[in-house]
Amino acid sequence: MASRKISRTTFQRPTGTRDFYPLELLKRRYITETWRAVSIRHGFEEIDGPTFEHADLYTVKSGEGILSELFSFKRERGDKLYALRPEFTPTLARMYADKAASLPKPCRWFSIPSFFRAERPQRGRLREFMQWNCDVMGEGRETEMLLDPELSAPTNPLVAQDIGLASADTDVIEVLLSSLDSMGLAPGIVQCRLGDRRVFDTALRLGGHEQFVGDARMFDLVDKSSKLSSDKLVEASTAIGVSWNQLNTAMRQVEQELDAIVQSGGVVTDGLPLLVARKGLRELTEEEWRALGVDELFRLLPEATARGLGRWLRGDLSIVRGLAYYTGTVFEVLAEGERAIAGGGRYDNLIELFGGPPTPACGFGMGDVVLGNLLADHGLMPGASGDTSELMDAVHNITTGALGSVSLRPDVFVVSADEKADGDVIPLVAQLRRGVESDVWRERNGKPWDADRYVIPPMHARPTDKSTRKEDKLWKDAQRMRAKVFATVSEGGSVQLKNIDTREDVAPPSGGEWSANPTEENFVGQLFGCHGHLG
RNA sequence: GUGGCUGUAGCUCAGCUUGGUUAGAGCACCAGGUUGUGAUCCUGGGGGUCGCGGGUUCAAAUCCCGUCAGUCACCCCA
Repeated sequence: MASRKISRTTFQRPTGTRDFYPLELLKRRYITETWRAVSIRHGFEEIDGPTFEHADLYTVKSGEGILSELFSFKRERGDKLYALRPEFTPTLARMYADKAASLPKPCRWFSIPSFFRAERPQRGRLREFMQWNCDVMGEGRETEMLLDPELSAPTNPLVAQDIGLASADTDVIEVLLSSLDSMGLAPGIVQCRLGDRRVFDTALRLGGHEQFVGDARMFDLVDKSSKLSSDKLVEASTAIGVSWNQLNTAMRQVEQELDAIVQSGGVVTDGLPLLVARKGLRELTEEEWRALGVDELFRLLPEATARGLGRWLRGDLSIVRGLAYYTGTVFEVLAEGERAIAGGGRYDNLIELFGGPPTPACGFGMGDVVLGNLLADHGLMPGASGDTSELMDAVHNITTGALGSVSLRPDVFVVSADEKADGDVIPLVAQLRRGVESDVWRERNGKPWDADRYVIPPMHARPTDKSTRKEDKLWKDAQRMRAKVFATVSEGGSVQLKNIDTREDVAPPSGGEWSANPTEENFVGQLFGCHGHLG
């Protein structure tokens, strides 16, 4: 018998990619299912697009230079150049622009696809990774409110905090921080640094660098500043002709004002006027006042604080983001020793750039690689010690709703009874989305995925985006969302609940009135799971 | 594209400086024994072209050159 040589070819996993065996996939799902559950509870709808696009879609925004960082390819005998998607924003903008006229405004979309970048892999950066994107596009009422001169009047820049309206920026930051909370990333581990390109421009003016306002090189310099040594920083600054000391001092001054807002729990009476007085900018027209760019940040911070997010937030004007397309609010989630975990901001011109109508928009992206590293380093990844049942239970608890509603239909739709209760809607919605953690779990120092974490699990709660007070229109809005329960909150915290399908009142199990106060027995959140027809 | 480190059993690694028996350990796996759980414990066993190619040498896992892969950092960062 002739000897036969078996030629065996071995194939290797491409550089920068990962194989997901059952255990690894489960860990990935712990992250992605948490993202999905949190997105749903905050009223975002999931979308997806093609894995590859025409390469033009990416070069139109960033120039031809980006091609070297794309995996691009052509069909056999074809001319068109395609590219695996390196990010979602162009696809999102394209999809939104295509259907803009028929889409509800605002439009809240999230996606959890994988992306591809032809870079050299290193810690926290691979060639294929997953990224969670959340975006709010085309705020309807919000835009009108901004145009209302009373809201940005110099005499009271904080008036918006009393209105209690949802703003797109706050919605986006809320869903972002809520995901960190879900995974146990407390403010001691991660921080959300908040900046604003227009406020940064203000700092430039205060620092005597007026000529650099809007200069992309400044964004680049400041974006890198935290990574460079002081010598190199001075060198880089001098290269474009600015004094780093002067600029830095101006930024810190503005930041102090921002910190004051956060630390005072959202009530600030004199922060901005003080700043203005100090710099002799008191004589401002309304137009100039708005150009300072502080009104948005000054509204956002108290709003976020009212939703229980203040402990993560910190104003930091050196957050400007490297990308050209941001126009206002910008933010990054940072942790010790890691590259940015998430980043995003407002991009009001981008939809238009992709052929849509002028559309205000705000969003962020969070990758699974850096997040996974961070969770593992802090003992916050289930199954890390090899305990597979822990991992299985964790994923099960998330996907079945034991750790919070994953109902695509809103569990509850919240409106105010009258003007006096307007300010109570958003905090209640935020509280319902956050849930109430149990004392046993807290005392035990339990893990984020433990089944007994919540006495009141987080719910899918939504406010209205409409400005109307007409009850029939609000009911229609609730029905359009396919919400289950209609909640009307009155001044003082009493709440009335109605089943939207039957229009019948829903009474608390132990009688009396529902309450917006999470410490009370009849807290609205109790309805979750205790009524079969609602769960 | 540039630089540092790493590559030895299925996994985690020791051995390399200073070349020299048959290349080792733990875990995992297989068999037998003990045993009132398929746990524990005891005994034995299988398993390695030392990433690949070339060079130096009587002799290379070890020294030299090349190459591939991984990883970290730089560049870049949507």
